[in-house]
Amino acid sequence: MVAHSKCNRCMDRLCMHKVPILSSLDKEDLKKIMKLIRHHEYEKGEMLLFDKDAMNSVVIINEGTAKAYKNTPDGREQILYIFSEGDFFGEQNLFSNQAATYSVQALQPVKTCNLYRDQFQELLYKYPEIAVKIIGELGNRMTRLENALQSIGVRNVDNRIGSILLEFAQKYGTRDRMGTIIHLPFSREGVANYLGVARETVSRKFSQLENDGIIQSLNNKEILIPDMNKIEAIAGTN
Amino acid sequence: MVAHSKCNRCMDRLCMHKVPILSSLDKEDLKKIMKLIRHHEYEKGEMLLFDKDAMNSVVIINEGTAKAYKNTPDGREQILYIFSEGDFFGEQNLFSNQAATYSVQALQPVKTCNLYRDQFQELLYKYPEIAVKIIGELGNRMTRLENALQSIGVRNVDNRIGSILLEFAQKYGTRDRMGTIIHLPFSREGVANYLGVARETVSRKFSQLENDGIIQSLNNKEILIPDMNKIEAIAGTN
DNA sequence: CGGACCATTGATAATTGTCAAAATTCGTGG
DNA sequence: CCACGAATTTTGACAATTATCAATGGTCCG
Repeated sequence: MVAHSKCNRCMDRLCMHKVPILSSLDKEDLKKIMKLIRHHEYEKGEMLLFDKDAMNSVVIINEGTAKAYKNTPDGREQILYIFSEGDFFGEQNLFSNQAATYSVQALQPVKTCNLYRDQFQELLYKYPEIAVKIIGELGNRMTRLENALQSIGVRNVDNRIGSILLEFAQKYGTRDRMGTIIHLPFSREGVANYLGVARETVSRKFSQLENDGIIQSLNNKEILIPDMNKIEAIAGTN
Repeated sequence: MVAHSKCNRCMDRLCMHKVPILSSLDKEDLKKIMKLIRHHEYEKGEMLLFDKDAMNSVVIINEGTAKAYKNTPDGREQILYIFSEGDFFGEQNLFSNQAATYSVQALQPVKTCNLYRDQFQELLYKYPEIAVKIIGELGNRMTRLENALQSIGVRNVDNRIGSILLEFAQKYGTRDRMGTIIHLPFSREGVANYLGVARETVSRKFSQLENDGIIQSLNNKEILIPDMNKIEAIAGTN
């Protein structure tokens, strides 16, 4: 295998073509930028970022998933995002020297592409399209946060459980003739920390849903949903 | 008063100089853009935007405050943002045709400056600095949302009350030799909808804090805080 | 001064958190 | 491929917190 062909393979398999925000670059520039990118790999459970640490790069997830979370005053962790292929973080620190506002930990083996802040900034000034795409992506993420805030503000936990099942079905669900199978990105404790409730409460709610025949627990990380309409009914009008 | 001088006065008093995202424009361009801007006024209680409505402009708040909120399945409203002078909304819809994701209602008399989507887009391509500023501003707003999500995920309502008091002290507080006076942007019901708890719970918690000598209610919308450190202690480690 | 609106307080019910024990699942190594 | 131990999850009982409903008390404004 020649070095050059390996390099092309890189370009296809690494960040470039996976990351929407870079997809407007032409081949020439892609090559230039490729040289600036540093790669990192993390094992499951490893930390990609600690809350309050200084940051100097924008990190793009190339493979795997990671959770972003904050530690709450009462000692839990509140999960904010689940990053997967093509997502990025560190952009908040692009134009200020503020420290990280959350921690990021790998949920699976993760590969990242990192770009130093200064270099990324240059990119933005050179390609307004990239900035425009980032604005669009940040908009999506904000909408997600706004929904989460609405959802977590709902006092009825049943609604919240319904919402999270809908969300996960969209992101991690596969269709089957039995129904929809959700591959949960994390354990029950993760679900609890995403919802902002106690682990045991999640267990109880899931058990109840299983008794009612609305979901079926295949194993700790897979759930079968025969009829998605019933979940929507539980989630309420969203 | 001559028309021309009035116009200059406009430039000073209207959006241009109040809005950080436009402040990088030179005078020439400011003038051009001024012609594109349409102004609106709203009375207290009037709606600036309805959730799920189509949008075609970016709206910049020039005077007054407004709340952005979503209706929850259980019939409450969850407040997401309090917009004041210099804040903007509608940017999510800049590059997609998605409908509004929240409602916006005036808390006081409000004046806005509106820019049509297409025209705003052109601005972004012409001035990458504006896009960069918007990214920065969106980053700030996301950080605020992330904090809110963390805060509301905390099961201990006392912590949450503490957090909101800290936040409001920063945004709406004035120093006094008696301590800090917070001018609440809205009623108890508003506070409750911001926190995601029942109105009565807010009353009870405030009463309790007053009994403990930590706050002093001057009237329905003003609170005196003699010692901010005690509030920080209640909010917990943030 | 009066009326409408908003805030407070009380009593009770419902929900969820907490702690502890039992059951299940998962991964590893034989 | 099975078995074992560790980790995670489920379940139960109880305590704590908050929502709800209803009535009272205040405040603001014309």
